[in-house]
Amino acid sequence: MEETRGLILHGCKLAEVLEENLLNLANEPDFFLRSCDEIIGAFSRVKDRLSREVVHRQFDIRTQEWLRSGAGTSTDNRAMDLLNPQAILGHSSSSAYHDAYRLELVGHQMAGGRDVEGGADGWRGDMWPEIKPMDASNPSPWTASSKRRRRKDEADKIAVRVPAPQMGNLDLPPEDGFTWRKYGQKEILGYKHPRSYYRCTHQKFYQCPAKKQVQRLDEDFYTFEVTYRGNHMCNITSTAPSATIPPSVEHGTIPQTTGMQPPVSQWLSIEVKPSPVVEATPTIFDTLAFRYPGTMGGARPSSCGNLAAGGSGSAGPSGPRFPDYQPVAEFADAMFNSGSSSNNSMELIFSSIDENWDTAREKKH
DNA sequence: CTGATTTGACCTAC
DNA sequence: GTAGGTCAAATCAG
Repeated sequence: MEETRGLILHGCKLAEVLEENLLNLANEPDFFLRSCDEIIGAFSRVKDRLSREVVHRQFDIRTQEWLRSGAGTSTDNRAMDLLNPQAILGHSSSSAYHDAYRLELVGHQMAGGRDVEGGADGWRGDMWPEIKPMDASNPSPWTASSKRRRRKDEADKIAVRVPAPQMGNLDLPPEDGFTWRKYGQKEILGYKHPRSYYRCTHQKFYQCPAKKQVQRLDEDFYTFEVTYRGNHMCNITSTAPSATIPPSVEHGTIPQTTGMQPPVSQWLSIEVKPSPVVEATPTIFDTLAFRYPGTMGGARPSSCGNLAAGGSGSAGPSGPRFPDYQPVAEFADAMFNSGSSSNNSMELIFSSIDENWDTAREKKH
């Protein structure tokens, strides 16, 4: 928070300087342009930080409330799985998105009979995901107003509303920290806008079953309804992967870092155990920190999906598999400085890990 | 050249 | 039979 205050003061000072030199406006337009950029930049960063804090606090409160409510029974495993990480959306780096980590889980029928209720028509931007008992009279909230068809596998769906970009490519689906490949688009009866179908880019390589559908709302052109199906079995996100709540977030404060912070999606992707006690599940980063003390610099990003977070002996390519000689610092550096939305960097990271892993295995044999 | 997107055809649940 | 979901060939973009 001190840093945020500092940024605000810095922005104010820049504005003062600008004001003092206002008479020279005609003579030095470049100077004013640069000053305006700096001021905008400073306040944008302030806005980002404050947005993050609001989200972190709300998220923390909601999570704790949810756990306290006794929802943490075994039948709710999937509820929490579903909160992780797809429901907790990231966003593009555009500050328009920072306005709104506004989510709503609008309908999911849990195996245990619980539902994430939707107010398909009553969504407000300040709402936070709520988990409520399923209402049998309204089995599929997002289709509540019509007699739309309902498939068997709708039980595995979870829908989230996210703000659509308001400039640039308006058709671009909201970024959520994962990489998706579009495999279809279809006009849907009763909707003005077509529905786009995406699957995880790594579906083939990791047999990742995650899919999502993106539908622009009829009543609000600038809102997408994103429906997720299936959990990620891969370990790759477009940002850093995600899994656990950083300790500072767990205690209701913002993770304080110096310089640029990672995208919020990194921190908000959580894994909460269904038991009343919230226990941290070891991630690959915990493993690394244990094996290479000091190398992770205390940063604790999370891993993608719940499978990856289960660092204890998870099979397949997503488990912890860092050979002893792994240049962890390099890896971490690549991970945290890889930009917010390029999937290429992550591909590079993981392909490099794969290569090293293979090399290490060959050496052992 | 490779990987992503588009789009008509096909499959499947209802 | 209808509509939602997926496939896959053609096309596009980097």
